[in-house]
Amino acid sequence: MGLAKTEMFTDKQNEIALFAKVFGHPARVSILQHLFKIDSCVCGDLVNEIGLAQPTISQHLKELKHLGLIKGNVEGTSVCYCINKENWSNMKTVMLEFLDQDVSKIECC
Amino acid sequence: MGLAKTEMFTDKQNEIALFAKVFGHPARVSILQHLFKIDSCVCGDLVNEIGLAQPTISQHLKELKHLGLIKGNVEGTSVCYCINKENWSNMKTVMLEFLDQDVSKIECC
DNA sequence: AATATTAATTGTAATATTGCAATGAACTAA
DNA sequence: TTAGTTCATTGCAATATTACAATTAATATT
Repeated sequence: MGLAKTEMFTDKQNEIALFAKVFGHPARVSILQHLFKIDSCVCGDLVNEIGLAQPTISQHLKELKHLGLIKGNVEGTSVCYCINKENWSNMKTVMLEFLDQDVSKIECC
Repeated sequence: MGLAKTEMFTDKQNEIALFAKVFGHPARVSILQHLFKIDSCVCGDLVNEIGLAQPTISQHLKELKHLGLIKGNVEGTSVCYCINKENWSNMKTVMLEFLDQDVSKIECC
């Protein structure tokens, strides 16, 4: 298949999985870390910084933008990307709720 | 391709991506949530709870176990699964460091 | 021993992901 | 207008993922 049966899961579970999936590639992790460090930067900078081909970076940026985690502003011939603060915070809330489940009570078999 | 060029990224970036990737499917999110709620349970319980076929659940469990996030104890003919507390905490530390990047300073373009 | 139960493994089909060359679109500069 | 710059899109090949039927392995029960 290669196709997740999303209809069997809650909206929240699917949302968590979608966010996690986009973080599931080191290039996208790297892009996001760079945007946090540099505040905002142009697509070409990321191509130089990361070393993947331009279409590849462009595709990863598209996925991040599609989930709303970054914004892209056209500035002449270049496009300036940056973190979407509000959506990042919302994503963080969702992911923390999942990651922060209480481990202390667990009594394993 | 379909193959991430992991050699271009730091160990930390690859580690974050690997953890995120395993959370990138709602079935695995669901399995983990259930284990947190129920404390520990047998593979067959997860098959009933989630509704995917047994080999499919078994495969997802294998991935979670491979990353060390769960443990499986054989008990007769059944296998009892539970969260690996220590490894879960370590994973949480890694993921929080990534998710908790400071949004307040960002001045977008 | 023979049968039943439970879960892992194997094999396979369908779909998704990754990466890049080639191209196209939009703007800039000469 | 022409040429250059920057990024998105398209098309394709290689690999990965998801799901399950069929089977196997291991233990339990009769």
